[in-house]
Amino acid sequence: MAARETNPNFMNGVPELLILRLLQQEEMYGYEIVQAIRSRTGAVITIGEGAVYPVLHGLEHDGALASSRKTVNGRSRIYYSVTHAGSSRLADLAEAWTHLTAAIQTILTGGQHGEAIQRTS
Amino acid sequence: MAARETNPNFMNGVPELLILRLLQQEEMYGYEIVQAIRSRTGAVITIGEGAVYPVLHGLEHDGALASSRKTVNGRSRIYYSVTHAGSSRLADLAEAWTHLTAAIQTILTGGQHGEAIQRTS
DNA sequence: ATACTATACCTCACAGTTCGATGCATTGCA
DNA sequence: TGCAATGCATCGAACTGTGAGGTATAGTAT
Repeated sequence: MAARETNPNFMNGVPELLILRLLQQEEMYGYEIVQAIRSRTGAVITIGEGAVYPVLHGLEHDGALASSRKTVNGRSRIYYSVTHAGSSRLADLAEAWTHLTAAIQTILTGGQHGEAIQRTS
Repeated sequence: MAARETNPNFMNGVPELLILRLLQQEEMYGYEIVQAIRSRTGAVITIGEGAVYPVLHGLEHDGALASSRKTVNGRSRIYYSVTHAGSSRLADLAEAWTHLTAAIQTILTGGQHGEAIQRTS
């Protein structure tokens, strides 16, 4: 936890951020989340199951998510939903993400000259 | 290099991106870069020397940076500047970064409902 | 029936990164 | 002479995601 003292290691929590946000919009299960992230980002971002499940478990352990096992068509699925604590966590992560991207943007745009970055190819 | 096949591990190249951009604007030396990143981002981002020097060396090795040793006030400094190849690399990284943040933004804003994320605290 | 694919859960070893500490050398100041 | 700041550089510890692998059920094609 504690997200390191200095930087949140930059993207430390991106998977967590995306997962929380997705679940806040709609209750989902692990396998579904993996596909949702891939399809909604046009495959730009792909978070594998090996990364999703551990996050899900950790988040539930921290009380940010609540799970309920449901059987659909004989398939057992574990649906996760965001708790009150989870919403706070999402808000914190979203805010951190905003600060981070803003900071990077500041350097990318060169502060005030506003030079555009051109492709040389 | 090759930037992995799937995701560029998300931020894989943020330090590289920032350093290249900084050097493209102005010739700098390692120690100066560390402080520049910290100050220009309002301490939101801090990339330690342990991360900066390896990037500098790797980039130079790849021909993206050129170095020149200069002595100022008896202090020996190694100034780095971006080469043509380095500019291409910067453009690529900047583009990847743009795609990545756009993708994340898509999920954060919930696609089309445009729900805002509110702090619950 | 049997095979194969998709669904659905989960875990682990490996690779790649960054952090923080540390070491060395020189300059300026008290 | 002692101490702080500057400046370069490297190393080990810790963290994270990838990719592969494992289990099991349902549906579809052969």
